[in-house]
Amino acid sequence: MAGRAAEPEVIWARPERAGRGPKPAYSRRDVVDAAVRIADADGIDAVSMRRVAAELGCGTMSLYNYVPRKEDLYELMVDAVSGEYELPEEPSGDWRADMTAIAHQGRAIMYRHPWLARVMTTAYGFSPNALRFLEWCLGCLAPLEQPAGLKMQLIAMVNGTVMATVANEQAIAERARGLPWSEEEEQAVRGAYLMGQVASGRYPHLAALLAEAPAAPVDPDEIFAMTIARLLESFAPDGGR
Amino acid sequence: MAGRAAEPEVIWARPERAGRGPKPAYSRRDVVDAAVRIADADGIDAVSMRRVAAELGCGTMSLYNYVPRKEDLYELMVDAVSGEYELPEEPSGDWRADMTAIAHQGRAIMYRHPWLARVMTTAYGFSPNALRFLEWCLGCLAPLEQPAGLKMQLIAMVNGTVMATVANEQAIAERARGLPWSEEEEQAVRGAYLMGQVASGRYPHLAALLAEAPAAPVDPDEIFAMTIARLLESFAPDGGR
DNA sequence: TCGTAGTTACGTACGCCGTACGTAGTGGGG
DNA sequence: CCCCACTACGTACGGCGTACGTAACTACGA
Repeated sequence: MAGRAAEPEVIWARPERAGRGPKPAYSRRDVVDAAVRIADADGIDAVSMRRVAAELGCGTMSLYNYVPRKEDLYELMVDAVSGEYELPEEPSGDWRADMTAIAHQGRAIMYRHPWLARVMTTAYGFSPNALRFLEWCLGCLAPLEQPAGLKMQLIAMVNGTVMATVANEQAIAERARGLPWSEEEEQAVRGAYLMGQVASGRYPHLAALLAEAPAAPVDPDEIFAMTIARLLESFAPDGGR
Repeated sequence: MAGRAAEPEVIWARPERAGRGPKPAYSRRDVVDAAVRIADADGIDAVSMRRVAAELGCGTMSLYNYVPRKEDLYELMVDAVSGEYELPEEPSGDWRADMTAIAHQGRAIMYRHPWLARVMTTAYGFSPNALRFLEWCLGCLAPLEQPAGLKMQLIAMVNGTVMATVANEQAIAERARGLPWSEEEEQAVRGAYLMGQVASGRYPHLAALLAEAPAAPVDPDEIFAMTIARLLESFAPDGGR
């Protein structure tokens, strides 16, 4: 018998290896790291079992000794980079500052791994590092006197906002991968279409906005910081504890 | 010559057909509707060119007379269902009410088309219906005396929040498609892992939360409404015009 | 001590996918 | 009226995830 039975299981509960037989040449972590390297370099669509195997220097099917299905590989990748959060020993006591820092860290991680925002919307669950992250956030929010459900909403909203923001910024760049023309050409052609439509006069409000916008070039970092601040404020409008 | 040159172009600027030659058997809209039907029924991953052609009753390669690339089909699908927004003639004058209604409509559309939230993160741009939507939102926000950039942020945040919320709710169900076991089994096995981890004592805050949570079963609709309300409030904290 | 069962490694093969390319037929404009 | 742009679509290529079979290897029970 070669494989395992296809019974419901979570990758986190599956032991990496049993005691018998020859020592594996690699570890599950090796496989995941290779996949992350490929995704960082060439985009998530470049992560195929054959490519990961080649990066690792082994046969394609050998990977299935470490990872039961491709989808689990995605989940392992998300968990691996979620480990990049640097969480201090103890929360500072200022939950706004702590959550703001978390949001900025998350944003930085998603910039380091441009595939993350997209994959997280599909392959996200209670992985070990997700639990570690969640536990840390709840610790930060301990001083906030609100029901537990609201704290979970707050965490979800902060995460979701970080994801949505970064995904939006990266959409064009990621979409341009594998197109038969360059990202600049894509952006130019889309911009031209937009301008043509706006010039048609059918979108007066939008036209007014575009006429006003170039006067105020915006700093994405600043907008992000403002967005997060406003979000946190909305959860404790009384300037609350 | 069969195809067109691979020059940069946007699907929206591409004419559906030129005058010469035999009448096409279908329209671009027919193709897109078929794709949407398939995605609604069997998930976005079931939308393949062969499958769409079969649904339509034509040869696979005939589709390329209507749609230059698969990715454009995605964009057309998003635009098609974006047309389901029902936008009144004129905004009501109460921008909070209008934006709240928009958010709820968007949520409803994403429930009708469970693939939408995922595809939008990749294949979203200034499509005709996106422009119509944006123009409407800007009209709603006309009474709000804030700089144009902030209004765009508001719209983006509302949309992003709707997407993130729905995507999160649908993650498990969508992921379960094509798995060798059922959604219920998947959820059970993930729940069991979570409980096991929490029971380990390594996550005291999370354990406390889970101990408290079952006492207060939550209504997703209510949470959504609250979230949107809070979000809007954060953009005009002074109860502003 | 030794057989054997449970591993690891991995080649082969199947059925999908997107789509490039070539060919045949059709019908409107010069 | 005829030419050629256009539609329709069959075939084929290179890629994908992964089921399955085989061979080599090692830890454990007898």
